[in-house]
Amino acid sequence: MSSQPRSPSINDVAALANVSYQTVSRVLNDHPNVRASTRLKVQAAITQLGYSPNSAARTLVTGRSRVLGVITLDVANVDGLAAMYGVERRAREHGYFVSTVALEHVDRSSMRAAVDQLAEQRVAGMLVIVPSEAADDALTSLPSSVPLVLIEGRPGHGIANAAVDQELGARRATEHLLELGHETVFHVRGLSDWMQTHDRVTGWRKALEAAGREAPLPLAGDWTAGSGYSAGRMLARIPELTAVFASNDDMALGILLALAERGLRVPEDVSVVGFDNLDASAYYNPPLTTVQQEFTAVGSRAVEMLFGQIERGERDDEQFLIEPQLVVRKSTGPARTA
Amino acid sequence: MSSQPRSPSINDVAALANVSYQTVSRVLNDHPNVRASTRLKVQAAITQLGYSPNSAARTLVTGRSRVLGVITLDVANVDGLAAMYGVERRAREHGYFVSTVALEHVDRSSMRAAVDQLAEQRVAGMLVIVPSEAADDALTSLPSSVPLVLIEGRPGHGIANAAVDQELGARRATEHLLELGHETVFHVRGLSDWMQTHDRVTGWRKALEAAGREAPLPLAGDWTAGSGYSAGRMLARIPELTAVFASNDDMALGILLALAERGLRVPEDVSVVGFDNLDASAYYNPPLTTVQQEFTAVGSRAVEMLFGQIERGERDDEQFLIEPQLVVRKSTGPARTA
DNA sequence: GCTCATATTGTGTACGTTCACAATCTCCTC
DNA sequence: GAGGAGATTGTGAACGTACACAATATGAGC
Repeated sequence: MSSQPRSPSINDVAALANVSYQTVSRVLNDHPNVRASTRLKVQAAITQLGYSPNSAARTLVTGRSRVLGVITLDVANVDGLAAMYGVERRAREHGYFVSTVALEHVDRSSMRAAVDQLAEQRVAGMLVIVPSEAADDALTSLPSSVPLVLIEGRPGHGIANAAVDQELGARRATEHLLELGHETVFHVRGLSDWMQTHDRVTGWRKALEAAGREAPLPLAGDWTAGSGYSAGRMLARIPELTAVFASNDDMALGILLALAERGLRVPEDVSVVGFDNLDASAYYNPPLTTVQQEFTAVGSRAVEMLFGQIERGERDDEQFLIEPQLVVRKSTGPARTA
Repeated sequence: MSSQPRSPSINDVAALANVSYQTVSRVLNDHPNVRASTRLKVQAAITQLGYSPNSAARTLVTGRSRVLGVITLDVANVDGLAAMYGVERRAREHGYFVSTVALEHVDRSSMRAAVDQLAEQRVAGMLVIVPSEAADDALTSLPSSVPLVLIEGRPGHGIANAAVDQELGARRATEHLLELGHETVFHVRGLSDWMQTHDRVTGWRKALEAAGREAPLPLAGDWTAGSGYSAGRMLARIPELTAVFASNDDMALGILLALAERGLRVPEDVSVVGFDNLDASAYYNPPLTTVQQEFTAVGSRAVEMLFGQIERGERDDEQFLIEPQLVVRKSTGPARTA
């Protein structure tokens, strides 16, 4: 029965401390011109009452909320998750909260709905971790002028973007295999409308072309280990197969299994490279050579870029690209001599 | 220079539609007694102005925000992530948002800080996905009376809890191995202060005891594949080893690698069972027998429980336990005959 | 001690919404 | 067509805070 006895407001604190509510407000917002003794009195009252500021009231009057909106995909993709933690931590360091909307499908209307919902919350800025081209398209058609930064989005839309240089990563992976003496490198790509898929294919193709080799047709995967396994079974039938670059570690795992089942040894017969450097991939059999991405760093950086926009009060199109590193493990070795 | 021309309010809509602001409010909140024609007029005005309600103002006056707070760990643990998506989706179906706080360390003070921050936001309820005993302790000592549901927490604290029956899962995993004729089952456990670690050890031990076997000393892991690998190297030296139950799939992966390196075949020489049923574990070499947990379902259910509390206006201690399923794959087989 | 600049504190108002209640309209019944 | 019940609409508050400005206190300089 006992209904909540309304939590204390700035006025209650003021009354207890014998000052005006405005003075309390000043203490809360760290205004300089408050006598030290007054400040102490107020702080004591705050503690005694267990007062905590009402962010709704604050948002209402200032017009800005200390909340950042994040739009993401609800498929459990590592990239997004890791970036999200980076975002959350950095935002909290700035005293901001993170409100998440997880999309099931990426299309213009669901994207629009997500943006509207966040706008309704009067978020101070938005981060979009939806690495599909459709997402970027949908965003450019949005009139909203809230500060906005993409994470792993497509550059060149006039929208700020923080990302890992996927193309560079793929090129390094491919070059590593070529340097080991492999004649060519097969590729298993990810879902077709993802940025990463496109960029990694490009990097792989460019590395091959630079070495004067013709790129074979890439095999279509969908990021899952299962699709890697299917691709692996296909690849295992190709006699001249000596090297594969998979667009992520999960698919590489499936490939490893498929090759093992066909009696092909890694790396003696076939070399395999992945992408992501999952924690687990160091313990695949054999441990996987892969490309490391610092997603958490990308997330943190994106938040900083967003705060830049928030402070200046307008969007910009800053671009941030971080270099991925190749991590060499036991799944790659010299090409077998035919 | 052109500063944002303040977004339209309920008053602007009222003026345009030639009604009072209160009528607009009624349309927004689906009150029954509004003439259809009036409703249409108002909705037209809303569309024309691109009006969206100000949730801060709404929260201020009603005292409740349409936001759910989630406290989680920022280590990328699958359990938490999957549960989170379940939470987010279900919350959004109810028209609620999810605000996340990711903890770096779990102790009383960081827990308290997280709760305070969410309280400051006036969240309608909180979900805690921090499966460590320390978290539960910290929560019981909190005076706050906000609706609260734990996900994978420890029951019996008088706090509502939604979880997978870890003990049952571990028992099923162990029984499966015993039924295959293994004399005993070794265990690699997770981090020591996690609920799951404790419950899975208990389930494993009980299954062994029920079969009249003595439980060997469990090996200490930390959930990572790396720790599983270390444990696996240790286990590989034990001559009577024929079966291992790892407390999660990642550690099982490490064990598989360690065993393979020592020339032990799975399942011919040693059977291995994991826990979690990661997407990838079906493609380990060999595909892993493991325990499947429906985290997304747990998350959804937790949200429902939370809304129950929110509607009733007080906490309760409802407990929800979901049964995990054993998924048998190729990493387990009959005990080798000595 | 007086003057004035500056430091400190206080007062009025607005933010956009919902709630409680008051006012008006509509239409049925007799 | 009067009465009244119910439907529909409107009015006056209040939520808790920050901003603009007004008022007062303090202390330095003479």
